[in-house]
Amino acid sequence: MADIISIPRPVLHQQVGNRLRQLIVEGHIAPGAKLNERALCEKLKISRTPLREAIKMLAAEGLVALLPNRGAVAAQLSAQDVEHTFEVIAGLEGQSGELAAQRITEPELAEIRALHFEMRAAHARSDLPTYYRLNALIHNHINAAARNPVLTQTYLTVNARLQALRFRSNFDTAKWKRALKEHDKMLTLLTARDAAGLRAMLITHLEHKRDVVLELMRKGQLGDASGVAA
Amino acid sequence: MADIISIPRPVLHQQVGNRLRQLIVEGHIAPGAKLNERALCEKLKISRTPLREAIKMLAAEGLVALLPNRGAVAAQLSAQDVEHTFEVIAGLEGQSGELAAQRITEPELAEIRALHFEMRAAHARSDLPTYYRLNALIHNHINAAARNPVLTQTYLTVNARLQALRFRSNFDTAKWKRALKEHDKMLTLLTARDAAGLRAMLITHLEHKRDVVLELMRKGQLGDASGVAA
DNA sequence: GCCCGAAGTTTTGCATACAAAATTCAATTG
DNA sequence: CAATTGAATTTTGTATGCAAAACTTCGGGC
Repeated sequence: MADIISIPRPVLHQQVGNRLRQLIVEGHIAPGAKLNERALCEKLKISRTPLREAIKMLAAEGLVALLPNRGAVAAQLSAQDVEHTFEVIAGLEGQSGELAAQRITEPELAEIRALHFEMRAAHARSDLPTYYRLNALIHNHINAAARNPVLTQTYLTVNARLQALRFRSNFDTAKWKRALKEHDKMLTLLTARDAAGLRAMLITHLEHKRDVVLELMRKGQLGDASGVAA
Repeated sequence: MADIISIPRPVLHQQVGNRLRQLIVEGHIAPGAKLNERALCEKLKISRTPLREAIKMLAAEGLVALLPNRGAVAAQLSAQDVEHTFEVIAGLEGQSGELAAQRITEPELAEIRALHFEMRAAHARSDLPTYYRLNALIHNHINAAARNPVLTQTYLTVNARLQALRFRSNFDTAKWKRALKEHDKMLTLLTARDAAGLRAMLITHLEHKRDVVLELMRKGQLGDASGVAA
């Protein structure tokens, strides 16, 4: 009988998939950029077989687009794609919040509260990278509190497409403050276990985030410096 | 310049992926069944490379599970998995309905109404396969009316996992009637463009469907004869 | 000068070959 | 007879080879 407990070193195509996903999400492979198999093979020191298998996985996740007989490119979202994707994410996060308000435990809530104040600190210092990181962590913690792995997985997959959108420019100050206020409200609603309220707040929050992203897209401010606010 | 208009014959790994997806969703490959590469290669008359690429895509879709160094098996959902998946589907369909009520056109609504009465006819004849087919078509049409390709894609991917659950047994008559009544109500709400109402109705509908599926699972009535009601 | 086209190169898609891990199965031992 | 172990077999994972499609480059014709 095989040892179920054993910790199998992840196979190559998995490792390659994770690495490629990271490269795309972090913007080291720009949206629309071609994935040249030979070049990536040399870079990752592997043969084409596991690379191609990894690319197929990312294609199923919507992170890369396959062009028949012409290889693969990192997905590039049009303004409409961004609107559609945010619409879905808003639904998923709204549901997360609704369920989290019903299912969250006190320790989980305490951790989110702690992260919230860390995030406020980062904001006070205008430390954008830390702010982004904590922001994403808070959203992920809310999602986790919903206690639905399928929801979490779906959320992460769809959200990864948006994370590939990264910005050179800083936040508009007024909008940053608005996002902070929304997070304050979210914490209040979560503490009060107000499921419907948190759902509505998260959807509004995501709509505002969408508007920020679309505005930056229009201005051509897309880049690869730091994360997109959540 | 390459002809963008050209209709490229789908490449092999795509065809194989579609075929495999069909085999799993239609139950010809049972949940939990091992995907033997050699056997599938012979069956599909291809080499292992495109087969393995297709399997990796289905894994990313959640239709198969990869066991490191031990190949792949068709996904098998536990009762909890089914609950989690229905919870997500309910959210996605609820959102579909909400958006569809806001965005549907008269011709689209007319087509759904037509399908609805065809489905009632199938019910009157106790023609279960036709009923299932029309039921799924109606849900897909509502989804399409939401005019969000990302939502549609997400819905189809998650829903495929549930479609692999197929039942030998017929419906409980009372529950079948209840589902019909719910569909009547859905049509009324859609006609009235009652977004919130349709959302709530779809979620209830999905909860009932979930209960039916869970009950059949408990009874061990899972099989491969016909579709699961939507 | 610009467009078109053909030869050469590159890149992708698929098949096959080889290596490593897992499974099978039979012989052996307690 | 059950359990175990280890060799044989099967199966998976990775690398490489080959053919077809796409891209590039360069030359000729209008």
